[in-house]
Amino acid sequence: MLSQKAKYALRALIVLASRPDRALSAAAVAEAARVPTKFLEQILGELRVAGLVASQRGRHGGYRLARPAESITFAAVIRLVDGPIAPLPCLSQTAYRRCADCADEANCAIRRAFADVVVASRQALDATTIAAARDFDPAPPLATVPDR
Amino acid sequence: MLSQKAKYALRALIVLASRPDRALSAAAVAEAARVPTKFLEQILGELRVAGLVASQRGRHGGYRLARPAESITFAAVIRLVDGPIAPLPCLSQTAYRRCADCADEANCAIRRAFADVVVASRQALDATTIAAARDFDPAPPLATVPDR
DNA sequence: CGAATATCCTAGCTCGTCAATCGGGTTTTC
DNA sequence: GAAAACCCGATTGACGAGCTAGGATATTCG
Repeated sequence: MLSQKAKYALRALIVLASRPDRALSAAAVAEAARVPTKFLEQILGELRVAGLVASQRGRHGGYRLARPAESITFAAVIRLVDGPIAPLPCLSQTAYRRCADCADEANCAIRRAFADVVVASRQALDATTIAAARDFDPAPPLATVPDR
Repeated sequence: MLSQKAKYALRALIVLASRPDRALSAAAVAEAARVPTKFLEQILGELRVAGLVASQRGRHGGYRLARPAESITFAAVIRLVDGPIAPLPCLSQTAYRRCADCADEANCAIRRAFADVVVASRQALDATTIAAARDFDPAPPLATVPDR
């Protein structure tokens, strides 16, 4: 299951990608992306540390994408927020761990079945960018936020 | 993430599939599949209710597959134990639910990206059966259980 | 300057789920 | 009638998910 938090992160990034020209406050993003404001603040903090968004403090501050929307993949966002994409630790590219109770990894039928799953998942999530998502689902134009 | 319980269920079924001729006690399966015995009892109970295994009570009782191992897919087992395979409720075949906070399902970019993921996952897990898994990973021959 | 508006940071809270374990009850066989 | 097995409900402890609270800090504007 994709976590709620990951959905929020993706939606927030899509909102930011729809207004690359200016910084949006957490409150504005929260409204447009339908995310609890305080929770979103936390999430944007993580995205900032990871280098996906840049922030400007103080009055008229806010967040904007730190990189082109074309370069931010769903896979990257989900890994950041939810951790590895693989359904088994022994199939993770970015955080491989042996399954604790696995007798023989090479001959594990479960691992084998999920190897196909994870390849397809990664393929789909690497191929989808925030830019593509923004273009597919044009978010409402932030009518409530004055242009100052 | 595939739950521990689902792994246990799959391993247990593979063990049972390797001895279709006789009933195996929960304790014997537990040892061969490396699953805590009492926990396995619970799992086997669920598999029985679902019609995947049959049980025989009393002395010399035990469990055996209720259907040919070729007809039991990973997808069926995982759905039974972990619930829907889809990473979003709005993409589940067997338990569709609208995402609570989804504004417009048809135009949801997240849903769109995961549609590909779920199709591939289902395809892989429907294609893998307990029989195939048993043949791929020949479990140890239950040396510790006397043949009576 | 100082008030307003923002981000930043840490802590904590409430649920629900996961992964078991416990303690018995019931059935069947020898 | 005792042993070996399944059957069943309750409980437990750890953990993470999904928030909320409360302030500290930075920036801008009048």
